[in-house]
This record gives sequence, C-alpha cells and structure tokens, in this order.
Amino acid sequence: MEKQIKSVRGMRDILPDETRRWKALESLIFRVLESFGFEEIRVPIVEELKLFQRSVGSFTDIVQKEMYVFKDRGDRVLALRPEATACVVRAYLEHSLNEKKRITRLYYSGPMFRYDRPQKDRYRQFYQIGAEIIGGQNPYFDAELIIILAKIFEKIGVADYVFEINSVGCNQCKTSYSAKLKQFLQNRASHMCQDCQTRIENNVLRVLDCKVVSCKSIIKEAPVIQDILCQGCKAHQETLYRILDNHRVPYKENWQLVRGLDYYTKTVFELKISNNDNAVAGGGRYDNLVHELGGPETAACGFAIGMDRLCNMISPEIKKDITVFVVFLGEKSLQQGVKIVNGVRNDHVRIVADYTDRSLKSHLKSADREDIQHVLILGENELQQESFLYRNMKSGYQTMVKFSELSNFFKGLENA
RNA sequence: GUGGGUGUAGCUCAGCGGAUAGAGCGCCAGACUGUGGCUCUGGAUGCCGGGGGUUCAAAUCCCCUCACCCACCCCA
Repeated sequence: MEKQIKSVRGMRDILPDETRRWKALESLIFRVLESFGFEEIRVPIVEELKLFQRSVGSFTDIVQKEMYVFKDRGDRVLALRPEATACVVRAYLEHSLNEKKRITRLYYSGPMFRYDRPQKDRYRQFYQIGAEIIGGQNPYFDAELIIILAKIFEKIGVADYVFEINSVGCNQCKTSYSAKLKQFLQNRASHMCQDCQTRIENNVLRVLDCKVVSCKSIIKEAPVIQDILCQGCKAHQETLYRILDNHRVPYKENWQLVRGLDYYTKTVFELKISNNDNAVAGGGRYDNLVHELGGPETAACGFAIGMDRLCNMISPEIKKDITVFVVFLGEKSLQQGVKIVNGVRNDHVRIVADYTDRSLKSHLKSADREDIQHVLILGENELQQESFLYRNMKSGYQTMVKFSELSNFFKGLENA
C-alpha cells in the first residue's frame, strides 16, 4: 500500500461537526457586524510581498520569519497573506472607495498564513474574521470596534472576557518615545537577551513585552509611553476610556501591550478570555497606513478575531436540521422509490438514503447511529399500497404515508 | 527558532527484549428470515508513524526522521 498522504504540518481539516459550530459562530458575528453597517469584502489570499513589508513592517517577526513567500511562474515575488488589514486597505485604495463614502466599514473572513511552530490554538493556516473602519478619526470609532466585540462575546455567552488596552501614540509620540526608549536601553543592552539587543536597533517597542526575566526587570525602570504622549493622544485615550466606562465594557490598561504589527498608532487592544493567555481578538488604530500605502492621509482602525481559538474555547451544541432516512428493500422499491423521493425533495428537510441492499435491521441501526429520528421504509408491501411506512425512532410511532402525500408529509416535519 | 513529552485497531489506551500483538468502546453478522437502542454469541481490522542500527530475537534498546501535544518565542 502506498503511504498515506496526510495534511501538511500546521494545516488541518475542520470536520463537519466542528464546521457546524463554526458556521453558527460566524453567522452570529456577521449579523452583529452587519447591524453596525459593516459590509463584507473579499480579498485575495495572495498579494505582493511588498504590501506586507510596507504595512506590517519589514522588521516584524511576522514578515521576517513567519511569512510564506514564493515566486510565481512570472517571477513575481508573492506572499500568502499573514493578516488581512493590509489587503483591505490595498483594495480600498485600488478601487477608490474613499471617493464613495466618508466612513467605510468593511469586514472580511478567511484564512491567514504564518509559518509558526504549530501548537494548541496556533496553526499555520488559521482563520480570522476582521473589521476595519476607514476614515474615522475620533475615539468613538475605536470604541465602536470594542463595543462590537463585547456584543459578540455577550451573544456567544462568554462572560469572563476582558480587554487589555494601551496607546502606542501617534506618529510623533511613537518616534520620540522610541528614541527615548532606545537611549535608555542602549546603556543596558549588555544585560538583555539576544533578541532584545537586535530589537533595540530594529524595533524598540517590541522590547516592552519581552518575557525574559532579566529584560523584564530593566523594562520596569524604562520610560513609559504614557508620560510622553502628546495632548492629542492623551485626550484620545481618555475619551475612549470614558466611552467604554459608559458602556460598562470590562477593560484594563496594559502599558506593556505592544502589538507585533508596525502600523498601529494610538489605541491598541487585545481581548482575552478568563485564564487563557492567548488573545482571541486584537486590533487597534492605524492612522498612517492608508497614506503609507499610497493613499491620502486617512485615519482608520480595526480588529481581527481568531476563529480557531474562539471555536476551540467555546463549543455550543448545534442542532442538525431535520433529517429523514429512507430505506429501500429490494430492487423494485429501490428503482421506483428513489424516483419518487427525488421528486419531492425540498430545501428544508434533509433526506438521506443508503442504497445498499442490506437488512432492514441494519438500515435502522444506521439511522439510529446517526441519531436520525425519521425513517421511511419502502418494501414489497408498501409498494403495493403506493405508500411508505414511516417510523419515528424516538417514539416508535409508525404510520403509512401515501406517495401522493409525501410532499405534505415533509412539510409537516418542518413545522413539527 | 529553543526545550520537554508522545506516536500500537476507527477511538481511548495496555504491552516496554522472547512465541500468531491485546483490552474496552466502536464496526460487521447471527440469535430475532421486514423493525434500531438492551442482552448474548461469533467475526473482521494493525507496514506497533517512517528509515537505519544493535541482537539468535525488536512494538519493546540506540540513532535519524516525520507528525502531534506542552512550554518558550510570536500572535489571532
């Protein structure tokens, strides 16, 4: 026998039982987003590598060591998207959506790719549902995103969630803070881990959430961005907090929170559930990105929900649709019965049959195993009476259903 | 990328140098010829993750490799 081909490392199959739960969560999230006026956009999985280098940042871990990069047959240097905000902004500019509306609210859903080492809740192909508000500058837009997430999690029935929020400042704040931090750290670099030493040069802010103990103690003494934020950034942040307070959204400030994508400005946030350390959603403001990608100065913000994590954490039992199992006994009933059944199928009742010639007993066993309540049996006797024998597997109730009544019978099941 | 753990039947796992590799659950069949679940009886199924080595003998010991899990890192 040939060796079994298995799924590629970090990639996985989402089987029907799990897919059913995914779909339920997805449609709930979509409904909330739609209710806030967001519209769905579908963007490609493959983009030019440059897009992510410019947006996410060349020195970020995501771009530097986690991206799937390849050349196509036309020698284009491409990447599988590691996140979708850059793609959405690219599409927004490419199609001049800025000309059509002042505030553009978009959402997307689909797979992202990062070449991480796989483990629980971390896959190389993972799914995000994200939302972006492009064109909105004041903190009410930031708040809207957070409130949407809060709403989603309440609807899902998750009570023990909390947002961690920080401000990384506007462009000016960011640069002056980075400079200050760099200066502070450079003297102490020799006491810090290898990663941090390179971070100091390439991406200072990342040092802040280093987990190495020796680094942590140094970071404690480091200047805090809160002390450097300009009036505008401070006001933005305080207004945001006030709005969230009014909405009774559970959050806490986390001055160490720095996200791994360079485009963030001012507000950044993550959403965590109970004692789970992994964030299930994260986002923030990115007021420079649209401009950096060649568009006009445009404020924007967004978030993304990690669907794999979300679905692994909560598992609502979803009822299957009504299903009818049809049993044909003998060649003649199979021939005639299949035709009759196919003639009256509708979109609301699932009708399944095992056309195999097996004993009634084993057919019923199959139905039972699949937890199917309704069974129709067609054998010699029934054929003569132009009827199916209906059996309810739960109650044991049985009755004859005329061929001519079959369609109505299915309708009756729907309404029951 | 770093460190640790685990890969044996469809599933959960036992066996840890010795014979034809096991259990529970599941599956198939029969008892019950056209009525599932309960019970009883019988049956099928394994490149013991893959490759190499040590040995008279390897699922078992050693090396390599692949995959999964956990932690770090990073992130959603």
